[in-house]
Amino acid sequence: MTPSTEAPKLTKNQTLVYRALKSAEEPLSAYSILDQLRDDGFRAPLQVYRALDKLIEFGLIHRLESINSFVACRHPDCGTHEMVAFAICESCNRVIEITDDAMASNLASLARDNGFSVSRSTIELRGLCDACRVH
Amino acid sequence: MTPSTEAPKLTKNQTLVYRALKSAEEPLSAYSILDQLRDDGFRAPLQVYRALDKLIEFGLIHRLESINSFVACRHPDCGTHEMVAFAICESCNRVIEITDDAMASNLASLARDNGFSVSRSTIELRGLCDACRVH
DNA sequence: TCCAAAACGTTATGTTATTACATCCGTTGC
DNA sequence: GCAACGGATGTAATAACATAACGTTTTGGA
Repeated sequence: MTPSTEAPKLTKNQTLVYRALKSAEEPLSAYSILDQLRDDGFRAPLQVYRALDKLIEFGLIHRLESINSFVACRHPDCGTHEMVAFAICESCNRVIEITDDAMASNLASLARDNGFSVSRSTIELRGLCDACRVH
Repeated sequence: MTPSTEAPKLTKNQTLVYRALKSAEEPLSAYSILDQLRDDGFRAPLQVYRALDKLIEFGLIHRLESINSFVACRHPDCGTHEMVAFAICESCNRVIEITDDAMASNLASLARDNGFSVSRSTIELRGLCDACRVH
């Protein structure tokens, strides 16, 4: 589950999916990736989902549960953090990745106080990025 | 969007859906609610989804994005808090609702520092509740 | 070279959610 | 009372998201 520290060698399908996500401004759904990759020989959802699973395992992309979409990780040392929060702009759809170890440990100990030990977290904030808020 | 402070009068369908969620030990998916309510005359997903939408609007239930399911709110003063975190036990599936105003303002200001203003949040923690961790 | 594991292709199916449209029912104003 | 309106409902169809099952191909050691 923990992302490997080694840069893994990607297969052809993984490379295509990863490239699509990296060059996108916004999170993409699995099916929109599929559509983009028709010309590259993709024909079935499973081809996308299998690649996505591996890329997540490698720590190269994230899944955004609240919008059923995926983003390439922009955070250089993402794998070294316990928790990542995502701020998703409701106007431009761009995503900001936020890590903060203090916040992570606060949240974990808050959970502990409530009789719970956290192994994995989904933190997705909706609102407006500054660029969109001005307009 | 903000839950009303008045106790709204529920319609028949809303009452049935709410009752199903309140008496459940675990979060329920829309389709499992539908199955439970066949005998009460429910025949289509929309009957459930419409009731769920209203109940969420009233602040009586929550949607858990990471598992596409719904829970009745157990938190007496839920509507008075900005942010609610959910701890979902991966063993027994029970959910603990956690509110902490300090945490909420920390997270909001952390987002602010990253050029984002939060209007709505999804915080879902996975792990084990104490009862399950012992066993 | 040979084997095993991983990746791949394809079909079918399962699960979650919404669109569109017709009807019903309670409230308000006359 | 009753017409008009808005909210709630019933139903069918379909869109959107995700996985199961199965067989074949590729890849990377022993």
